[in-house]
Amino acid sequence: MVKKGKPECRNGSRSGCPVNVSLERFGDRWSLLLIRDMMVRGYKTFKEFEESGEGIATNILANRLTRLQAAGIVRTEPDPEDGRRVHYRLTEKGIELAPVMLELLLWAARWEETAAPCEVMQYMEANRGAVVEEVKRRWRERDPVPFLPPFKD
Amino acid sequence: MVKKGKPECRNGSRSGCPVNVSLERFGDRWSLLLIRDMMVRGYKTFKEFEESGEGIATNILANRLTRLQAAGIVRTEPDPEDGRRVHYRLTEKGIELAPVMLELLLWAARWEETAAPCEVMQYMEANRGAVVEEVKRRWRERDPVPFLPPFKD
DNA sequence: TAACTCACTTGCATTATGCAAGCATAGATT
DNA sequence: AATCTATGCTTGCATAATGCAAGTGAGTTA
Repeated sequence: MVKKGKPECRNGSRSGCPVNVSLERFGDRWSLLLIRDMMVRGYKTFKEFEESGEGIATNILANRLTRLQAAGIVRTEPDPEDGRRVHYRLTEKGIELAPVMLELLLWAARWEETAAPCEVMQYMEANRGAVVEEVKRRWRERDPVPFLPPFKD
Repeated sequence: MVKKGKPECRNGSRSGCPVNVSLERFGDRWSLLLIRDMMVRGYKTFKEFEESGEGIATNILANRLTRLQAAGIVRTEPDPEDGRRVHYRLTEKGIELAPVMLELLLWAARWEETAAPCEVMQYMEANRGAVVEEVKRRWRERDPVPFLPPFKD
């Protein structure tokens, strides 16, 4: 018995710190980009994620979608109009990542060189609550209009 | 010429989307844990990060500290009392990640099983602005009292 | 029915990470 | 002064994750 036993609640995780738990769910280079695609761009299909701009490999994409489903952040529904297609959609747990996404967006827009237009960022910074609510509303009502288009760069 | 040329502003990055840029800075399993250690626990030294609880390997730790410095999120200062020690400290750019950290914390505390005490989380959820300001104040004034201790689990 | 689209899977090369050990310098102990 | 210890790393090597290209099978369209 050299190692200290880990408590049962950990379930294989490194620690019970909530920040750590968050990172174990989506602390990689791709998961949050997929969540962004679903949350603000209205992307739904494998194809759309694949062509999203950052160039994710298809094996990684499939892997991340599976993991996000397993974590209850994403779920699938069949496309009623095309049997080949699957729609990936955020769950409530997933859409509740909107504040995280917004803060990531605002931080980078302020401290890094990005393609985000200044005036849009200023509005978002000054109206955090309203922005989050609008994102959630579109998700709830399945509003097909994306909240933000991809910033062209 | 098969591939579309990438614009110069990208500088080797996958896209200019601010969410993507954020993830390129700290979108891995360790960077945000180090930022957490500095931000809310008051950790400063290599040793403290190493023993922080999640078990980071020393080569990865050294690598991440270097990357965070290169990104302007962390900087070093010598320990005046012990020449072997280096103090790692958040820059202003780094401390401005407090809202991101808070939202990560709140999300996991709400949607995952964590070691975070309910009443603390409820307070933080209801007082986001004040919490962020207090974290920043401690950083500004170099208040040595940690904002949060590691949650025991 | 032939071609095509979509959502994957597979194989293989490259890169990142994990683990143990080592090393240099500063400080403490004798 | 010599030795021992603490700290902040680096190195070597095994394993895991990722990137890339190609392939597969079911569903759709011509």
